[in-house]
Amino acid sequence: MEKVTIQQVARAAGVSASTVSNLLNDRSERMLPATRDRITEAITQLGYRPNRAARELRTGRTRTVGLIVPSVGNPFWGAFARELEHAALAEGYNVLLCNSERDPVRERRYVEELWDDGVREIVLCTSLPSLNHLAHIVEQGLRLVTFDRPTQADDPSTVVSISINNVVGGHLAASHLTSLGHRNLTFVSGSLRSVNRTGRYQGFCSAVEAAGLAVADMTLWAGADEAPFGDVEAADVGRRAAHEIFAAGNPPTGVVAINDMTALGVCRGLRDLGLQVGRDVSVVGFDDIILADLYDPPLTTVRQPIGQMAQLAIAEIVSHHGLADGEPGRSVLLRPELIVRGSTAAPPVD
Amino acid sequence: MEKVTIQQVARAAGVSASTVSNLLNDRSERMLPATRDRITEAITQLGYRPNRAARELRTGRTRTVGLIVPSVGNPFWGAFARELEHAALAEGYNVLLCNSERDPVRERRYVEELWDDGVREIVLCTSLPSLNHLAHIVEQGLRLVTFDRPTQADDPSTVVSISINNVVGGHLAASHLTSLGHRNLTFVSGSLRSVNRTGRYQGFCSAVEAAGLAVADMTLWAGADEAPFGDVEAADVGRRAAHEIFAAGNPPTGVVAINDMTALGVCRGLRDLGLQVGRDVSVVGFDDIILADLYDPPLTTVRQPIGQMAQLAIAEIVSHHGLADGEPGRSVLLRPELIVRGSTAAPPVD
DNA sequence: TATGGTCAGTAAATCGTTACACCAGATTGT
DNA sequence: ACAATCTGGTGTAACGATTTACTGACCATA
Repeated sequence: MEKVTIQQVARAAGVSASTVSNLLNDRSERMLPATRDRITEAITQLGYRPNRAARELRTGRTRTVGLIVPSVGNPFWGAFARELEHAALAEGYNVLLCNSERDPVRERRYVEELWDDGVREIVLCTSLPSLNHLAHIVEQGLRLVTFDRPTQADDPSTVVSISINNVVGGHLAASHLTSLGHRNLTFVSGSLRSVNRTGRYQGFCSAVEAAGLAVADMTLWAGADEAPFGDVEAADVGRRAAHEIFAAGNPPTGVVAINDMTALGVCRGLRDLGLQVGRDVSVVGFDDIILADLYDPPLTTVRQPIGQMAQLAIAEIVSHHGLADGEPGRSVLLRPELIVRGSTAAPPVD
Repeated sequence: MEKVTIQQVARAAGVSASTVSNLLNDRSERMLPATRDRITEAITQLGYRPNRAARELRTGRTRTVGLIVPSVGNPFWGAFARELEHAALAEGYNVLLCNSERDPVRERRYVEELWDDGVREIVLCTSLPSLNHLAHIVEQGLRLVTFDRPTQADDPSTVVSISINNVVGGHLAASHLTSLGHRNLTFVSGSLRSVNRTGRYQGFCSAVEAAGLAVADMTLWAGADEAPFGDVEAADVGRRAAHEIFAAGNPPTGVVAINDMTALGVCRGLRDLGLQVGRDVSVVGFDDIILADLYDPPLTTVRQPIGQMAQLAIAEIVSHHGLADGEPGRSVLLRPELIVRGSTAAPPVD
């Protein structure tokens, strides 16, 4: 019972290894039904399972898609990883998960390592403005699907992107606040050197202007632009932001955060200061992680349909599996949805 | 630049493939420094990277450890996955992540698939009382490290377990409440058919008795024991529990939840009912996920040192890599720590 | 009766690495 | 001076699958 090879199956079924291989690769029309039965019988009898390493060495192909996220410690990425695995499994693919910790060097290392391991399709969750550090591999035929990062002008042409429309999302968040009567808003994020952040901020600004307010009067709290912060620390960013913003003069009545973790951090920071979210200050998040609904007060947020996005990503991969590269990549932009909950309300009258 | 093999490197360096292979496998003492330099030069020059499939086919070994968690959608498992990857990477291992969704069939399928892929070491996060469904593979030499599930009497003898002492944890949680003056407690979990749950409940009971109270007077809310619930739904379990418990007569003043997600659900449920956590009712969680500290009020909880546990798990794997099986497995039980925050207080006087 | 075409299946050549056995020349021990 | 040992390598056979090119046997057609 140690290890059973295709040869042993062949011997047991009284055929050659080639015939067993043919059966295994959907070429079963090329043999008598009786033979086919004998082989399948032998396979189950011996408990044979093809050796992936050998198969991959020979064919050069894998049924594995790589997934690179900033950090599964962040519930948003954890939830997305789960959805992607679900979608991939349905198509017979496996998912290999990697945490880049938002470090371009690690990101590149992972991509190269995956490539060397025979992985030819990767779902990359990055927010880097440029994909230059990966271009040399994409050119060799890697199918890259970026998630939460719309395609940029100078990306390799075969790159596919699945993302929500961040500008619309940012607009939804901010216009929700202005329509409630808020006139003094702040946008909180970490560094702005990422494409989805700039998109969301842009939407924020357009909503501010649409409400007849001056963007210049709003605050942009974009961190100290210091060390590239990890994802779990997103909450700390929000908390620190709240402390600084509300200690200063002329504090806002509404806050739009770059994502839910940061938003929760902001809420926590406000609570530290004795302010009540959903009454003294309104807070809008982004993503709609499970905890948004669980929080007290439940968080108003802009939802990303991760289940649907995961399916789209896998569909894109499946449809191109084994094809030569060269086809220009699509860019799918989904419309985000505003979920209104208890963390937002009309501003207090004073 | 398509694909560069060890042969090409050998030719470029003017040596045989064997010599290059020797260098690659830490047998570099067996050659002149000059030769070594020529080879390394050729490697970087050509951008050579060993083909994993070939290497694995030849050696039968992988530098990959499988990680099977209930669901990375749950922040606790996401955080643990991140820690494990960190620890594994430091030892030159990769982590292949799988979500079992608490389904024994999926669990088994994953283990078999990993085994077939050459993975010889797996960190399994399960709460099933029995490992029978995996015994046939463990016997073949799979190194299994269970996490958050202390070894059971009838487990295969080579299984190693890394876990906290759940009995102590349950005791810490309950005795914290009794020492605050609570006399009417409820233990909330999903189904109790899992080893860590029974352990925690046992600790809960011992603390109740130590406080001079009768276990019979306490409530055990263990779900409808219905469909095996997923992990994300842990929060829903808590919420539903709160609704039922506090709608009934003689509601408790203190709740111990099986984990933080459930605890957060309980808090949410209490809020639905207009009750204030940390004043009207005290709630203790388990795990200390990031969100515990972020919540309003911050959650009192029993911390699992996942970073340390991840390191121990990897250390266990590294020390046995490539060894023949047979050595009986250890069982490491760490002491959990109570983290007191705002969700617990003395019971209200009425 | 040649000729050609299916049918059902096989032999052998890979894929890129590693490991075992071996070897020539230099050095050492006695 | 002779064998023994060491140094710095090399040759070759696997590892387990896939795939291309082939081979008999059988049948139909002209």
